[in-house]
Parts: sequence; C-alpha cells; structure tokens
Amino acid sequence: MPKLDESLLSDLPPFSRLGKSQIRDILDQASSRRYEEGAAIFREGHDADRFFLLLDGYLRVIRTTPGGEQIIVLHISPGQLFGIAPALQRDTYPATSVAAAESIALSWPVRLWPEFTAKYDGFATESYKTLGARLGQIQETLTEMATQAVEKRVAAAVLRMVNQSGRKTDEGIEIAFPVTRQNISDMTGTTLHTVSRLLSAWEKAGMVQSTRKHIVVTDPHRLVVLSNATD
Amino acid sequence: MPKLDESLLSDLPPFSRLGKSQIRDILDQASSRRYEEGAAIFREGHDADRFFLLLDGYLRVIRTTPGGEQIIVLHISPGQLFGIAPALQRDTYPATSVAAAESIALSWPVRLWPEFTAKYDGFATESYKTLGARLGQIQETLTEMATQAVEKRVAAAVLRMVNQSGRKTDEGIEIAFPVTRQNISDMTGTTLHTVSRLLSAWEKAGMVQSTRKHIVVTDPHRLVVLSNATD
DNA sequence: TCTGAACATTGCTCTTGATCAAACTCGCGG
DNA sequence: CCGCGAGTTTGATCAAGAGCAATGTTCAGA
Repeated sequence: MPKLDESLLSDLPPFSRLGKSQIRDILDQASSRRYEEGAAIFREGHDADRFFLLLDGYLRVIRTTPGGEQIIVLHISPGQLFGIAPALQRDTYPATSVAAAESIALSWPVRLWPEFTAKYDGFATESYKTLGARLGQIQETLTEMATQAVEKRVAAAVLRMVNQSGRKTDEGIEIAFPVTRQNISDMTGTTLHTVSRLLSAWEKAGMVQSTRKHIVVTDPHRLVVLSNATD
Repeated sequence: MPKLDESLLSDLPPFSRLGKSQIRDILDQASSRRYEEGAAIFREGHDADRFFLLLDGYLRVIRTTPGGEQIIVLHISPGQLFGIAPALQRDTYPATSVAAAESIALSWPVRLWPEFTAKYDGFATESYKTLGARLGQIQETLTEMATQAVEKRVAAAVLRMVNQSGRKTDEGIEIAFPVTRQNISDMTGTTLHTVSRLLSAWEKAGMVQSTRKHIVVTDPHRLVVLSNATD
C-alpha cells in the first residue's frame, strides 16, 4: 500500500486540531481503497467492522424495502466520515452505501473507535456533530416527503445535490457526479417518468440543462423559488 | 420540590449500572416537572439548555414546515432520554416535543452532560444507543413514506403506537395515550379524512375499535398482514 | 343541564401523479 | 463500426387520495 500523505487529513474537521505525528499514527492504521461507480462500500445489515472517511468521490446512502424498492437517504461528499455505526453502539450498518462516482475512502477497524475518541481531542466532538447534522437532514427530508408535492420535492432534491457538490461552469452550476432520473426518483419517492417530465419542463423554461446522467442548473434562483412556493 | 426516590432511575438503562449514591447525586441535580396534555416541553430552534428524561406519560416529537403543516416524527415513552441535543453538539433543539398525555419529566442543565458521560459508566453508551435506535427508526419511516401506499402507512403507524404503548384489555390491545385522526394523519403525511375512512373500514372488518381519541386493536395480526402486504 | 368547541364521519368531485406502453438516443464493448 | 443495453422521452389512461362541504357526535365547562 502506498504511503498516505498527512495533508490528506490535516484540514478536515475531525483531525484539524491534531499534530503531525498524531495524524501520522492515524494514517498508518488506515486502509485506503478505490471503489468504482456503482460499487457498494458496505451493505445494510452487515457486520459493522470498520468505519470510513471519504477522501474523494461521492456516495449514496441507500435503504431497500422488503418489496425491493429503494430510496436514497442522503449523499456523502469528500471529507466526511461515514459508516460510523460504532458511534451509535450499533454492530450492524443501518444502510447500504454505494459509490455514485469513482471514489476513494480510508477505513479503520471499529476497535480503534474508542481509542480515537479518547486519544484525539475533537475527534468525538466532530463525529457527533456530523451525526447531528445528518439526523437533522433526514428529519428535513421526512417532513418534506410528508408534506410537499412532487415537483417541490424534486426541485429540493436537485438543489441539495447542487449545494453539496455544485461546481461552476459557464452555463451554470453542475452536479459533480452522475445522476439518473431513476436516482432522483429514488430520492423523492416518485417515478423516473415524473422526474423526466419535470426536468423537460424546467429545461424548456430555461432553468436547467441536462444530458444523460448529467444536470446543470442554469437558474438556481428560480428553482429555489419553485421549491418553496407557498401555493 | 419533593425529594425524588432513587428507585425512579435504578432500573433504567442509562443508570442501571450505577450505585445508590451516584443515583442520589444525579437526582439531586434534577428538576422534575409535570406537563399537561398538549403542553410543549421545548420547541424547535430554541436554545438547548437542558436535557430530559421522561418518567411518565407520552410525548410526540413534531416538526413544523414553513407552510404551517406539521408532522409527527416519533413518540417517546417513559424511561427514555429526550432533548439530548448536547449529545450531538447542537445548541438548539431540532424539533418540538409535546405531551400526548399528562406527563412527568426530569431535566438537567446541559452543562452536566459532559460530567454525566465522563463520570457515570454506561450513561454515554446508552444515550448513543438510544440515538442510534432513533436514527434507524426515522430512516424506516422515511422509506415507508416514500414507498408505501397510504393504507399501509397508517396501519404501520397504528402498529408502532401499539407496540410502544399497547396495554391489554379484554377487547384487544389499546393505545395508551389519546390519539386523534389528525394525529395519525400527521404521522403518515395524509389527511384526517382518509384516516377516518380507513379506521371505519377496519372497524367494519373487525380489526379495530375506536372511540373519540382512543383506539383498540382487536386483531393485530390482520393489521400486520395489511401493513406489509406485497401487492 | 345546556352549549360550544373539538373531534369524527361521509358523500362528492377533481387533480395529481402512478402505471402501462412504445419509441428514441446515446455511448460503450466487441 | 456496429449493435446492444442503459438511460430517456412522451403519450394515453386511470386510480388513489386530496379537497371541499356538510352533518353528526362527544365532552368539558358554565
């Protein structure tokens, strides 16, 4: 395994307060792995034997129903911890995570979790902050799902992806990882047909441009208005 | 304030491994308060200055949308910690909690949280376990909301309440706190009309009996079948 | 004992968005 | 360079459940 550079971690919240040698220690115990688009990092219900940090790429966190339908609970961006079941005393992962684009992640065996939280100041704090943010986000999605019409949900989902991963182009802001209509429908509890119709309509209205697996938002403001119209 | 009895806490998971004198310490720092049906214990967005333990009664955890609609995220039963924002490094409550029935809760100022987790073995562990369970539950609700038809969602919601608070009567199992059709619709993202129709139908089919604010499930098994029918 | 408010029921209409069906397009592997 | 499959578009139909409206019922407090 190639030696990992300390600069990988030194700017990330969970590690930012640590010294060089501490980061070295942490890296020396990590495994690094590459996942191709579509590959699962871990699966719902499996033994939670490692926890992870996403270095590069994007992940989808997915739950599957007994009936075989699936929904995307949230996305994970570079720099975030994930699969942190041990923080919640779980011995099994509560969801599946899949690479939305080619990704690289570090991981450590769970037995190091208590050590990390005890030894590295700020590590526990930041982890729980992440968890808190994530809990809030899921509650947000839940209320949205329960109260808003499909069009608003889809608009909100697109905006969420843009906010999390948007990069500027001359046309507008583009979502940095591949997304299909099916994916968006899995985020919003609707069908790919409906999503396709909405995107077509928005494209006609000049708010987005989209090609296969790829979306550019050209008029974010109008999309925001749409996503929280009172009506 | 009346002196609280140590037996209040000695059987609850977060405190079960503690000695008598430790429990005494904890109780001496607690405030106890009674809330009537409908009263809010704390509100979404407010300063999270205390954390709580429900001794008796039932709570609803509620989120309100900008548009004024509300949804019930989960219920809390006696013996559970709640309002544990500090565990997630939040300085503001992420939801409102309201007494579903007359309730009694203990509370402590947040500044004691770090002390409790450090000093009392098992307290942190159990708290995070609670949090993990709650996160899982919300994810469950989310997937359900996104994928299941209204009838199944309502059936599942009723069953969840029965499981959490059911007490046997000679007619069947009854939900231990007052619930209106509106409440159920707030749990399932539907309207009170639809819930009313469903309950009427189930009553006709002999699966439930209901009076104003009160539901008895007479045939839980059939309700379970309904709630996860493949069709 | 009466009254008003909160809760519940039920019928009708109408819209949203699912479902079914078919065709099209792009991009990749052979 | 071709062909296949994954992703997308679009049309037509239809049912679930929201919205609206009106009426009925129960209960708590005066």
